[in-house]
Amino acid sequence: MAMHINAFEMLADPTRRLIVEALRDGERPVNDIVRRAGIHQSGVSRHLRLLHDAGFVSIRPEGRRRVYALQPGPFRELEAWIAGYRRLWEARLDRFGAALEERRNDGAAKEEPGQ
Amino acid sequence: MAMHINAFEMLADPTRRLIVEALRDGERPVNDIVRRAGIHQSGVSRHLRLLHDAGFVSIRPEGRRRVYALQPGPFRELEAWIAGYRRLWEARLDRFGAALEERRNDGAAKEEPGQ
DNA sequence: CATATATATTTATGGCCATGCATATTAATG
DNA sequence: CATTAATATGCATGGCCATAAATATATATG
Repeated sequence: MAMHINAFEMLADPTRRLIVEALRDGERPVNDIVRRAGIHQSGVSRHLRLLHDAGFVSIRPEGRRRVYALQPGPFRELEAWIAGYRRLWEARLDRFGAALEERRNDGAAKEEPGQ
Repeated sequence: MAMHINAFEMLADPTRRLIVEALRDGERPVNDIVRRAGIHQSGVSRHLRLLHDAGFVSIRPEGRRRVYALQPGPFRELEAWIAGYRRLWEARLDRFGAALEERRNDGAAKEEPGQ
C-alpha cells in the first residue's frame, strides 16, 4: 500500500531476493518460504511484510495459511528505470551533450540539464 | 573489477542512484557530481570507488581530473534478472506448477524444483 | 473449549555502512 | 621546488536494519 519504499532497497537484501525468487513461479504460504530461506520464521514474516508494503507481493488468507504472490507493479518500475539506460549497451554511448557544456561553467553550478 | 558485489545493493543507496543518474547522459569528473550530489566530496569519491569495484563505472584520468563513465555490464545483469519476471505483467501469472506439489510434502523439505 | 498449527509482532542486539572531517596523494602551475 | 587544485583515503561516529527469541493472534481440530 505504500509506494514510498524504493524497489532497489527492497531487492538489496539477499534474503528478500531469495523470497522473491521463491515466489517467481507461483504463490506460496509462509512456511514454504521459511524452509528455503534458511532464517527464522519471524524474519521471513517481517520481510514479507516489507515486500507487501512496497507492493511486491499480495496476501491471500487460506485457512490458517497466508498465501503470498508476486505483484507486477514494482517490476514494471524497475524495468522502466533500467530502460533509461538501454542505449548504454544497445548503441555506443554518445559523449556529446550535457557533459561537455557542463564542464564549461567550471566555477559555479548554474543549472542541471538532466533533472 | 570485482563482480561479487550485487547490483541491487549498489543501487539501493539514494546517493549512488543520484550519481548513476548524473552519469546517464555522459561522462563526468568528480567535482561535477559533487555539485549535484549534495554530500561531501569524500563521500562521492567513496561511492564512485564502490561503483567502480562493482563494474558500474570506468575511470579515465584526464590531467588532475578523474572522469567517470557508466559501463553496460551491471545494467545488462539487472535487465537479465528482471527479464525472468516479465511474464508477471505480460501474461497472467500461472498458479500451477511447483507451488501446488510443494504444498503436498508439508512436513519436511525434500527438494526444491526452482533452484 | 482446549490444544495444536500457522503466522505476526514486540523487544533487544549486533553489525554494517553512509557521512564528515582531516589528511594524504597526484598533478598542474608559477 | 612551493603552491594550489582535484581526488582519494584513514578514522570516528551515528543510525538504520536484519536477525533471533519470546510472545501474541488467529484458525483449525478434537
